[in-house]
Parts: sequence; C-alpha cells; structure tokens
Amino acid sequence: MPEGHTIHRLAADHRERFGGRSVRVTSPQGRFADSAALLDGGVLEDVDAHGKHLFLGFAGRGWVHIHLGLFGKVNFGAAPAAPPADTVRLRLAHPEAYVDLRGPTTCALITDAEKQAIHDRLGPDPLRAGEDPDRAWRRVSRSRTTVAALLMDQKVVAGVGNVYRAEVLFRHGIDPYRAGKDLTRREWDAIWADLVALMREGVRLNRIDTVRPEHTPEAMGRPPRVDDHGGEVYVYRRATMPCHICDTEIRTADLSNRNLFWCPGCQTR
DNA sequence: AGCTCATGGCGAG
DNA sequence: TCGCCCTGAGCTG
Repeated sequence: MPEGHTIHRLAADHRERFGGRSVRVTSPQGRFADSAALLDGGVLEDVDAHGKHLFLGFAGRGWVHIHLGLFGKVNFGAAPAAPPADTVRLRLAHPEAYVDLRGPTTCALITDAEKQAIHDRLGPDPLRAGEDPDRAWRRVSRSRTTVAALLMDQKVVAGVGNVYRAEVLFRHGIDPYRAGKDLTRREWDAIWADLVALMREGVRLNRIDTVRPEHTPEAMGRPPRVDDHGGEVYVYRRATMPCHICDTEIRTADLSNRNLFWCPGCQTR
C-alpha cells in the first residue's frame, strides 16, 4: 500500500525498532542472499526516505535501497519470529523484534554515491524537511503535460501516488486534464501545501484520509463508511458512485496505464 | 485452479 | 505505448 507516506512511516518504524542495533540479515527467498551475508551482524545506523524510496544504512557496509513497487509489503513482528515464508526477500532480526520484506520491486545493496544519484533524479518530497517546491513549480509551469500526469511523475514531485493525485486535485477543484503550464502559481502553492499536510497526516495515521471535517458522513448526516483501501476519500476508486459534494457520478479513465478518478461536477477549474 | 486487479516503475521499440 | 517484474486478495468456476 505504498505511497510516500507509507515509506516515511516505514523509515520511522525501522529507526525506532532497529536503529543503533546489530541485526541479523537474511534473505529466505534467496534473491538478496549475497548482500544479506555481507550485512549480517551489522549495525543499522541510519534510515532515510525520499518519495517512495527507503534506505537502510548499515555502518561501514552501505545502504539497502528498497522500493516496494505496487505489491511490496513490510511486516513487523516481535520475537520469537516464526520461520519466514519463502517469499520473504529480506528479514532483519534482533533478540526482540524482526521485520520481513516481501515483493519489493527493488531491494539492493548500494553505495553512498548510488544513493545520492537516486536523490538527484527525484523531485522534491512534501515529507522531507527543507524541500523546495519551486523546483516542482518550474517543471509544472513549463509543461504541456496534464497536471494529473505531472503529479505522478517522481522527477516532478516525489512520493505522490494514485490516491494522493486523485484526492488533491479534487480538493482543489482542478480538472485533471489541465496542462501544467496553465496552472497558476497560487494554485500550485496550494496543492503543494495541501500535499504536505495530507501526507504528514498519512504518516501519522498510516493511511490516506482526505475528506475535510465538514464533508465526513457524520457532518453530512449520512451513514458511516470506510473506502476499500482503509481510509476515507472523495474520488479514488469511487467510479460511478455519486460525489459526496455534488452527487455527480465520479468518473474514471486510463491515464498512462493508471486509473484516474475525478468528479466532473466539482473539478472544473 | 485460474483469472483479475492493485496505492509503481523500468526498459525496449 | 506496451510488456514486464514483484505478490496476494478476491473473485469465478
């Protein structure tokens, strides 16, 4: 369930449970076995996250670069750990706790320079301190590409995925097919500020909630509900259902092989 | 048992 | 733009 908030939450959880500890490193599934052997017994001294990329720094031994892709999952547990499923790519363990990684797109041992190269090709991340939204604005404001596609481009903004993309455009009433260069500076600044707030809340709750207090089912006198993915949203995966605000049918379309969702009634700007 | 779909991203053409 | 990689849940039969 990985958008940027998930990765930053995972970074904090790794730091809390394994930071400063000597850890056993194994790869039951085998594909990370050689690197696991090099790392085994090392101290996890640093953890970093940028967009959807997670980095585990082992003192003097390099970084484990993890990208969950669409299917990757991380599972923390308390010792004693049960024998790992044969799909576990990476297991970290110490006498009190363990964590299993399954199904990642990437799990690789990299150098400081290789890590830096990844930072260099990613755009600013709303969840990293001191990021410069101007870098994103420069690209957005010069692009004929749709704002919907730009928000998913990790070189433009790092960490936004299909849910935040759909939801932030809804919250600002913006038609997803508008070209980036047709956005105003004011609109972009509002989108960025909203992403910062929404994604921070996502880290805190470990899920995506985007519905404003005045639009919750309780506030609108409707029966309570939680959307399929576990949070509460306006448009994501709500195709053909009525918009919470204007009752127009939520629409969906394919955009660069991903499902786009929007409300044609509310998103007219 | 087999199919489809999923909050992602890469490389080939 | 397409095919492909990673895994698992929720269907259908």
